Amino acid sequence: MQPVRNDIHNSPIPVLCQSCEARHQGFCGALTPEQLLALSRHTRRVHHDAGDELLADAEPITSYGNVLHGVVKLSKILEDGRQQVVGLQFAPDLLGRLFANESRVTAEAASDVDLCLVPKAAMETLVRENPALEHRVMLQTLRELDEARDWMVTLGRKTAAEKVASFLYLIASHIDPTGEVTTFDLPLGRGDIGDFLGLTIETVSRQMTKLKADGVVEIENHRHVSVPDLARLRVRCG
Amino acid sequence: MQPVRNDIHNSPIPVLCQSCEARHQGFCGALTPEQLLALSRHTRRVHHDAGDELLADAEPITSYGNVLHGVVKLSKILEDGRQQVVGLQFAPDLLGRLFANESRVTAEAASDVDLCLVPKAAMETLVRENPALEHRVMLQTLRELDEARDWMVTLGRKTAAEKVASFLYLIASHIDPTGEVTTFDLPLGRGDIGDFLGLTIETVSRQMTKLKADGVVEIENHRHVSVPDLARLRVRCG
DNA sequence: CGATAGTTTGAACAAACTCAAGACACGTGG
DNA sequence: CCACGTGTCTTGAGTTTGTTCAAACTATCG
Repeated sequence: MQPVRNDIHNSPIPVLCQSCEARHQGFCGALTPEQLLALSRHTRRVHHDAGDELLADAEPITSYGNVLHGVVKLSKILEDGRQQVVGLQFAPDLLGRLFANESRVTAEAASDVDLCLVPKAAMETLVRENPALEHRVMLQTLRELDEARDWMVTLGRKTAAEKVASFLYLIASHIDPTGEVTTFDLPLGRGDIGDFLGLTIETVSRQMTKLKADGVVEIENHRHVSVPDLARLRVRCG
Repeated sequence: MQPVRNDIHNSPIPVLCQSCEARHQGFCGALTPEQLLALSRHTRRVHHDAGDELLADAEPITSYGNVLHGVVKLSKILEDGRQQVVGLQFAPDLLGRLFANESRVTAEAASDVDLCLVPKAAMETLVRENPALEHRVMLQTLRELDEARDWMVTLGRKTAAEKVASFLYLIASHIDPTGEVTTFDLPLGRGDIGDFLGLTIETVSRQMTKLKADGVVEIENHRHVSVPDLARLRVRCG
């Protein structure tokens, strides 16, 4: 029998969690090994393909999801079909609105996504009994609010050129916060980028072409781009 | 000597708080009379005139403020002066970002405003020691996030006419959530409404004129408007 | 190699912006 | 009480930006 690997608390960590990339940064980091073990009996790891709907607007939430891998697109849709992307979630964000009976957004897998699903009731009990956990989620919520407000400036006050530059900058800095990335994959197609920026697909495409012509980005294959000089891109964000 | 009025806990409430309109709905509602008494030794009630700056973007926060009366405008400004209003706060909202060293927005009194100021250190201690309090602030933060995302749809995907209707509807439904208001004061002038909606002052003015011509609103004196039929306004929000 | 979904490009159009002038409300002083 | 000045709002004309509609292109996959 192989010895169970212990962490600093010197207590066993559930096997499934041991190899989990999200365990330290995600909300589970606020849990003791015992709590983690109890929780892990209810969780289940699932995979979704790009395009799968994860949550529907105005529908009850049955499970919360910890994003382990991939990008989740949060959006809202008007009656006549106009769509606005209102947020992107990356690992290790928590998916699903706490303390509400229904989701306030549609959530869709923008890329292939791995989630750690936590049943609604289990999550809510855990949060109620564990202030440190609520604190972690509070920090994520505050960050999301900051991001939403930053994005409101982009939506309300920037030109199409600045919007597209801002989007590329957002993705680039998310992939490598140190600011040294040069090449990466876009998590969204042109249409979704337009829905994020409040632009049409054609305008996004034209601005991408212009950025390429100006040598600010190199476009390998529509989804894959290179930014030789992040500062040059930053300047274009307005 | 007059008997001190007790609440359900049968414990004395600080004199200043007894008459406070924000006490039950605001974050202080999560405190026991003892905690409220301890807190009230550090708080101070202040008045600000319309136009006063309450917090500056990227500046340290020295005090949090509980909005007791009036409307606070939260905005962000680009280097070249373009401004975007990213939120409005009403009583009994908490002003000031928790768990950050600096404000992420500029806060300005949109109308005359009364605040209950809580020193930064006292507030943070209180939050740390009192999960119920953090929970209250969490609920406010989640509501603000929902509002920000709703507003992103307005900014990114609605026409000028729909934007102005949405703004009037927002204010009307905030003043009377039952949906029976017909007449109210706008907390912002045309310029600030434009900065909220991502429009110019001229476009806001033209759309207001059109709404008046269509009989959806009556405009008494620029700041004071009447909405005879809220449903008619609602339809124009897109 | 052809089908398909996603993307790019072009030309005409519409929405909102800019600039400029005029109207209105409100407070101040005659 | 009225004339005046200031700040805010409205209105108009012309321009710009981004959209719409239509067609061509390009990756990718069976």
